[in-house]
Amino acid sequence: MFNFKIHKELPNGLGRVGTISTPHGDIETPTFVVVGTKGTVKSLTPEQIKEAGAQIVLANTYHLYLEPGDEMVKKMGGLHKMMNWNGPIMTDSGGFQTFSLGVAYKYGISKFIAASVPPIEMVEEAYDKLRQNKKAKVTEDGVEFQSIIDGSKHFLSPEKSVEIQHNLGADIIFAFDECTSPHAGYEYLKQSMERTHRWAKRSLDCHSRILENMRMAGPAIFGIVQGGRDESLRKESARYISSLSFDGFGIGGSFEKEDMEKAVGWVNKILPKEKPRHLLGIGEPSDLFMAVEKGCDLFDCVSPTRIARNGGIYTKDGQINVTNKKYREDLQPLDPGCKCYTCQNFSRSYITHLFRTKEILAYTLSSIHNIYFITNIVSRMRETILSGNFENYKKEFLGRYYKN
RNA sequence: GCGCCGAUCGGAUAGUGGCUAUUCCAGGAGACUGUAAAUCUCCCGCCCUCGGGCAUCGUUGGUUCGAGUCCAACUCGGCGCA
Repeated sequence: MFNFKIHKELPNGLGRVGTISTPHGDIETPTFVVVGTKGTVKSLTPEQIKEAGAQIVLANTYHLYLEPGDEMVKKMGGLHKMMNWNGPIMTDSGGFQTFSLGVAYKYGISKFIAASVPPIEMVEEAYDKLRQNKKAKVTEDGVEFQSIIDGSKHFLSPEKSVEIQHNLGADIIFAFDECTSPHAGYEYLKQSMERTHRWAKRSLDCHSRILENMRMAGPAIFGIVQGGRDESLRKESARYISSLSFDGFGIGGSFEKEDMEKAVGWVNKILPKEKPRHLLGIGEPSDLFMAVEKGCDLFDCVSPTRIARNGGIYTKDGQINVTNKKYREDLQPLDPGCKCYTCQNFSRSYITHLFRTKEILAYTLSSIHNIYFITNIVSRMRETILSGNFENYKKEFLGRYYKN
């Protein structure tokens, strides 16, 4: 049922165009996966998501386990039925919350860091201190979570995560991993990566056991490569995770902003060509060209939708903030020339008014535009890889987008 | 006309003798990468070489080492009585 077919490759040997087949339809790759953490892409109906160009949605194990609960999702007929989204769905394992509710919690640490910031060796004592007042604590067996909703205690292991994901009913699920902080030093990265490898095996074994007891086809499972900013660890992780019989791969963890390209390259040269690769949590326009060129087939990111809800709008001439004063009397669409629903029908002036008056429609219209913008870039990449014009398109787009 | 009450930054507020005048909204800008996110941060009297400097609680005077805070008069507003 799950299948990946490559149609054409970039001359550099890494980038490619393909089709992933899932029980809920085909995914033409490369493609951008829109994020719907709690079983909804915030402010959008499934029809709007589809019309904006998204082929597939990513939901989250941790959030849906807490509310409404995976059993409840199952009772509602699974994610697809619950959300009324008939296309493919993938679920993240909760591995990102290991980081966002762990060391990152309260410090607003993102998965990117400037290359100039040196890694901090995690001395046991320092690390223990960093773990205080956190909502996620990592142990060998799994992760102790304190609910972000009501403070209740929960334990997520690789097995538990996979079971929850089977209950949720996505087409593609992820192995449970630890997303490491960009501040982590070699020693911690190594320990964490090795544990993530053990978790990958446990996730896969659990997944296989569940599949054996099922009559019908189950979801595909992707293993996640970690290793952080370290070349040797990234390569080691790519080799190990490739050695397991996953259906595809995720590339996770944190990166040096300036050098993400290198890290993705190290990994994708090792991952088996014939299986799909998902770059987790990446989605700014420049990142997308890099990811596709370096051989990623899928990538998800909260950026287009979160930024949209805060007034950030992608345009061919770079990102603007539509709530800025200068747009109050601007009668142009968000991005002149854009073919999305929002740009076909509304002005910057109206949308800045919607934001200023905190009208819900502001979030919807902005999200529609940003998703359209991103999915459109990626489908153009697909077209230009097929026609042999990828390099030209990349130069043209990035030249204009980052002109200022 | 008499009496009572009130006047604090664009709006609303806190502040009854002490050092830097509070908070919310509005306004200006920034951040956001597997969603703790319709969130968060900064600025919001004037000047600045970004260290700071100078103002300021209706007005004027007074008491006091020290006043947004106490006193008096005045101005404006609200309420009541004529």
